[in-house]
Amino acid sequence: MPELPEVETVARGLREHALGKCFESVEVRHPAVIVGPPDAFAQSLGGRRIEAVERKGKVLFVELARDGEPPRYLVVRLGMTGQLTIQRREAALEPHTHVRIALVGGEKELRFRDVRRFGNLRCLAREELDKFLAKLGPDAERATVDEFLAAMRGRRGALKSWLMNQQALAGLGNIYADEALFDARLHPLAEAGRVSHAKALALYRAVRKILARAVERQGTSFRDYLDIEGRPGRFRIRLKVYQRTGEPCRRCGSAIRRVVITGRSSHFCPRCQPRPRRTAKMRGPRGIAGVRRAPSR
DNA sequence: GCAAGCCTGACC
DNA sequence: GGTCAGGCTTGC
Repeated sequence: MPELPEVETVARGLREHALGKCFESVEVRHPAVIVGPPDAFAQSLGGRRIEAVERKGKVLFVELARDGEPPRYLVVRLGMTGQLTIQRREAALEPHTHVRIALVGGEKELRFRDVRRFGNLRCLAREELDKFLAKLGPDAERATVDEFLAAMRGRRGALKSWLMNQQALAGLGNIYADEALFDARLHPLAEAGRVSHAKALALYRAVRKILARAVERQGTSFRDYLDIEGRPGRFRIRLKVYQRTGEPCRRCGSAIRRVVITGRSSHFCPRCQPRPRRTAKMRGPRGIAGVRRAPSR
């Protein structure tokens, strides 16, 4: 499950290994992973040089130049099992390798592999890219306190759902959302727009801290992670709550609990993250966010 | 059957 | 407008 730190790690690897290189030919082996016409995708990438590699939230984008033409952008979303690697062209083709892009003047190629196919690739002009990125909230790693607090203001759902909503704040997935809430000692069901200023601040700091640490560790928190050279990560991130249901809290020893919020499992420590007096659950006739009432009737 | 991220459509 | 259920996909 690549989240911001994993995408950042891939971006850095790509920068290190492919900046300045040119794309030669593009082979789309599974058209479904391309957003838009695959032919146009392949044609607009061929012969372009990698000028820059950037990221916003979990979205990776590569600026591509071709003489006398405006730049175009290869936009990559890894989804949940997506992998972007640079390998020798003759290296054995792993199953679920959907796109191969040969690099000029070498025996290497860029490969996109994705078992679940939740990820995708697209090629956009600058203005299309800007529109695409504008749909995302501020990047979770770069957001200022003010941006963060502003994004939280007035939000009615559970804190957990808010953290995972890419339009509110871009970059967090289930793992780091749970970890940040634990660090800030906030209950996942607390209502986003109603937490105190002090707690919102604590959450901001927790998000920044968790992400910085994970980036430092090269984001190797997820199962399907491979670095740009196709090697599994060398580090493990020590998770405090994620998928530790029933195990003792590393801070207080209480058993970690699991609850489903908006269809996503949330892990938290019932002692360290006490449920606030007013929770999002109390709103509305139907309750909220995955806290389903027993079927009526 | 579950997990994930993200899109669509429904709802208020 | 925001919020949420459902569906997609496939290996465990």
